Amino acid sequence: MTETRSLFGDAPDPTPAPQAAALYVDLVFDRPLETPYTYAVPDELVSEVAIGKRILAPLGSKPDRGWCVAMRPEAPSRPCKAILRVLDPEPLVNSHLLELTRWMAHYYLCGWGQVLQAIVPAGVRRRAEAPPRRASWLVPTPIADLPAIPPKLTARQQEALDHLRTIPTGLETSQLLKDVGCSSSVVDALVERGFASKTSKPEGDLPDLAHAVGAPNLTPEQTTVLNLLEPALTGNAFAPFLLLGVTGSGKTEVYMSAIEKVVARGRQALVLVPEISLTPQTEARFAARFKSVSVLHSHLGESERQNRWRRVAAGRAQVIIGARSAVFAPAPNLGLIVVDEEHEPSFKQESTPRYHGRDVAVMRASLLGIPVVLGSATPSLETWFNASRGIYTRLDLTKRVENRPLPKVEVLDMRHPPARVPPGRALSDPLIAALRHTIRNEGQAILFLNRRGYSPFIVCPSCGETAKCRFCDLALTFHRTREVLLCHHCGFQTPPLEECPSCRKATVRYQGLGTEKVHEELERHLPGAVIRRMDSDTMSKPGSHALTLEAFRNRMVQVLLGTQMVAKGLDFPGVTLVGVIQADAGLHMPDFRAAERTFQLLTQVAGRCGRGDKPGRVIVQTLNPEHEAVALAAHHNYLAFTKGEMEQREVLGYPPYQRIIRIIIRAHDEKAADDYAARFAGACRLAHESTTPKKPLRLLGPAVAPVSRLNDYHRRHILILSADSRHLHAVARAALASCRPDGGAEIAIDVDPGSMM
DNA sequence: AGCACGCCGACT
DNA sequence: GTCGGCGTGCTC
Repeated sequence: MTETRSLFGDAPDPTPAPQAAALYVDLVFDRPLETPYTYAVPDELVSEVAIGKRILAPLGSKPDRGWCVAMRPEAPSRPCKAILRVLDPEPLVNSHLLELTRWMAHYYLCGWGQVLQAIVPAGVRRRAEAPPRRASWLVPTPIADLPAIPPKLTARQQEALDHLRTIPTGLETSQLLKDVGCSSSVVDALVERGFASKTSKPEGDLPDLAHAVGAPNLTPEQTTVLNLLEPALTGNAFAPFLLLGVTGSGKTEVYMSAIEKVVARGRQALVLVPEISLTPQTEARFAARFKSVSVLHSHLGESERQNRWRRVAAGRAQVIIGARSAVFAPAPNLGLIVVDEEHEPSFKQESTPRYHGRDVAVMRASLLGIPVVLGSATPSLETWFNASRGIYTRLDLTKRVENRPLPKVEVLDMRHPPARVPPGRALSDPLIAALRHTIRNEGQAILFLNRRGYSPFIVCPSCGETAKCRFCDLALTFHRTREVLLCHHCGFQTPPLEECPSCRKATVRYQGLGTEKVHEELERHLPGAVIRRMDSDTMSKPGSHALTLEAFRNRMVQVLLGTQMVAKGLDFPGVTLVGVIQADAGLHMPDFRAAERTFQLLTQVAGRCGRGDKPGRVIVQTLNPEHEAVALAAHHNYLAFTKGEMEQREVLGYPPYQRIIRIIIRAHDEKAADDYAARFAGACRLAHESTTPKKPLRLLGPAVAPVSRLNDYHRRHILILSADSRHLHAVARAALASCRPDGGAEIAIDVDPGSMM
């Protein structure tokens, strides 16, 4: 019998040694299938099969890879085929991740195999089928162990040896060759003469870096919060927390101190952050405090991702940091999960499986029986709802560290003087004055405008026509540096218009503001100042975020202008001014969360200010100064905003009081989309009405989706809402089973949608 | 998701 | 008489 060496360290072995009669396996495939399929295991494969491995099996006309999710001795009642081959020498997922993905498939209404396929990185899947690659490793012989009269060396050999001796633990041979710039014959000579010895290690298996930095002094509030967390950190039970901490209150310090507690017990901690590349500082802070930190970037290469995944699976990372998908990191002995900025929309995946990273994190903690901390200055209403009902324990940090004040926020009403500006201008006189003042006093400013490009509307004043994408029902944005009109959804581009395409008059106007245009205006008003723009146009190359942020940190840049990217998580002590160009830009989106998002964004961007010794000032330009999302953000009043918003949600029957499942139907042919949408809505109604006893449910639509055309598809959607989540799921599941797409139509089911677009 | 099976129009 | 259109339904 082959030994099934577990990838999962000291976790309970997910593959109980197959007894003599493990003759049948249940497989799930990367297809939208409802149930696992059962196969017979031929005698010669009995010793190889294990739960969590992938297995090649006949499915329909040709073989396909399936995930083994169960093994049992008794034959199924229906006849079954036999598996062909066991693909993985070791399981890729342990029993806990199987349980988590099973829940996801059920909750998010997709195939179990599809979830597994999505959570195990492609590089890991591919290379798992081959034995793990090993790299040649070179260790210098300690000088004491060398013979009294060592053999003579050539100049090149000496050079290589000197370099090697700077790292007594050794390094990958290929790395040494690169560092010194010599050929392998030089190294071979060193080995031959006993100056070094060759071994092998798993590729990319770098030695741990030793760090030891003491914890800084905690504020009294931080200490209180940690004391409240303590029993959960040292216990063995599921314990969800909401850490409500104002911007600059030191939430990261709380996370790190909590993590130290679980690491001291020999367990790992998982930290989810919205977008790791935007916060290189977070990574650096954790790396300075813990011995082994593994960061899972979205832009890691396949082989590096595979290395880190294996390292994590082997239990060799104390702290794992990453974005949404890191929630599936295969840590064998997790002791804590942290979700930082839990309100961030980027935790929701917008493709199948459409999971929410925060919700999966809570479920994972629940399955493991460990604590989970959701942190934010502006928690989502869903999380607030759970906290206010006592499902989550609320922890508060109400003060900034070192008793720094929250920045004073000035709301400028752009409808009236002195802030009013002529059409086409972005910066009001008071904001320009504040920028000049800031620069004169050697401060730094962050300016926020959530729109990239030069101008987002191209309008013909004669006929009222606006320039739209050929494939989407969306306005094109003019990009001046690239000299194109661009669709921000599908990437369609077309040269700028000289005349109106519909009435042929040469009067087209470029209206509205984007970061590109504001940049131009800033340069006019602030001659001599160094201004950097940070949006997805200027930050396309990997590493460009880090470079720009580094320049800003070093005070080489005075004004940082950008989209969402500058609003979140940045911690620069030199920033004394934050300007919001158009606070209401997102307020009129066709989305019930528009106000919540605006409030969060304003609060977060304001929080970038006054994090150093000097107090900060925030200027918010708006056409809606009285709107609660604007006015209450200006007062840093989360509780008041949330109270009002919750009341509205309850009245309107929206989340968090009711859950939503959104069904998006698309087809190239408009009639096909309409027909299937109508049929599906009918199937939902039937499933709902045939339920006894009657349960509450609202069915809205089918309707044309807010973005009616996207990527050359016509789009329709259906919303079903209910406070009874189980009924909601049951209706959607039944409708899906009875009404499969046809005639070129496609369906996507979005449970707990993040956006209605 | 694939892919085969199946039932109606224009070709050698 | 066949080749092929894509609607419908199944895959252990």
